Amino acid sequence: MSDGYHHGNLRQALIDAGIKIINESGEDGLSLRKVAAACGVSHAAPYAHFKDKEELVEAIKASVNEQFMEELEQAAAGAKNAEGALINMGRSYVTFFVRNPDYFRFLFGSQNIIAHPRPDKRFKEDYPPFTLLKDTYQKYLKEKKLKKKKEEQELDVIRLWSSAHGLAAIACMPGVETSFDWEEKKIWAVLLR
Amino acid sequence: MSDGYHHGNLRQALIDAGIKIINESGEDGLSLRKVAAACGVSHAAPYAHFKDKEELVEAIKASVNEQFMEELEQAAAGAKNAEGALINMGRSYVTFFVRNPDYFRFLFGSQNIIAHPRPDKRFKEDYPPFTLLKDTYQKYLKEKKLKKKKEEQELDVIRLWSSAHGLAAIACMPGVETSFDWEEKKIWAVLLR
DNA sequence: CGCATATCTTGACAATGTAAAGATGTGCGG
DNA sequence: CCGCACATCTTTACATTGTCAAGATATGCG
Repeated sequence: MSDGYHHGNLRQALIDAGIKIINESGEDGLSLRKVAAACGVSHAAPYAHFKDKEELVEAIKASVNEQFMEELEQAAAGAKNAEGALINMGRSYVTFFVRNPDYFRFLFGSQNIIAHPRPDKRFKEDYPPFTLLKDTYQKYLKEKKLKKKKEEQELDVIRLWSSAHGLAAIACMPGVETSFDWEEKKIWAVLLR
Repeated sequence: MSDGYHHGNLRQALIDAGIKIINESGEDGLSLRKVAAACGVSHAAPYAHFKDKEELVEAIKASVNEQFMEELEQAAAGAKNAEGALINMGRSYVTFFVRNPDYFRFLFGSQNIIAHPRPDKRFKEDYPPFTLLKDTYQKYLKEKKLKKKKEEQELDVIRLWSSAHGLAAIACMPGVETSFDWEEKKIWAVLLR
């Protein structure tokens, strides 16, 4: 059932091929026709599974986001307490994108930034990594027996997020890796304060 | 000399038209042919001034970067001391991109991030806003009579930059503006700690 | 078995980037 | 003033790409 006219699981194959192409030549190298060709299928075949090129791109983003989310969860799980989880997550946030800078631009570079769950939902309410951060932060507060106002809590979370995200952004910029290498200790030092 | 076959100053006109288009429809709406049409000129005319579409895009980026840099300089100049300059710059960094989110994606979203001075040069050595930040930070150290190791200084600068940049990135994400509005007080609170 | 449907192919079209060849104006040396 | 080199612009052409429509092919269900 997987040969000849019908592919078997073309949808996933297209997503995988898309990821491969992005890893090799960045998002610019990504075209519907190339993805189709990489799956040995005609140029219009993707339209049986995706309404748009955009819909394919969003599916690829979702896949990359899952991979990203897994690393974050693993980082959080590998800590002894909530504070350690926060630190680990921050480090993972940066190292994940340092390892594949194209992913950073792919996920955060275009218009509709994160379409993982639903594009119509707000980023801060619906983006799983952000939810994980908020939950971990809450555990951290309990752990340290800290009482803070809602507003202050939100600022804290934004602070954590933006420092990790900003650091990842800088680390992903071309021509940065040589003059400042992002080994773990330095990342840790920047994030921690 | 400005009518008929020769345009007068087509190069600048193309850049301006490009900026206008980006403001209206984002970078996706930007095509060489549209830019040319907006200047009332044939679709191949730009090739007399730019080798590539990319070269035009880089010129547009340079122009936007100049605008950005001006605002940062103004923000720094409007402070009484270096510490105030740092705070003002951080606030301006965010508000500039909050005012035009398309610029953020345009400047930092694509592959060759910042080609303002020369793409072959390193970001941290050659990007004017970064230089301004480093200088202001040095003044701040003198002002406060602080002595720090080179390494620690570099970390501080990265910290300042990445927190502002990360905050701008989050603020520019679609669907964020409603649930958390980036009025000056909040930006200030996030950046300052 | 036969049919509705999902899946895929083929062919076409418009938009785009780009190159080549030629037209047109500008300015400079004579 | 003339003519010529050069910059600028147009026209034409072509490859790539996203998208659509029409048709072919397989799959599963009654």
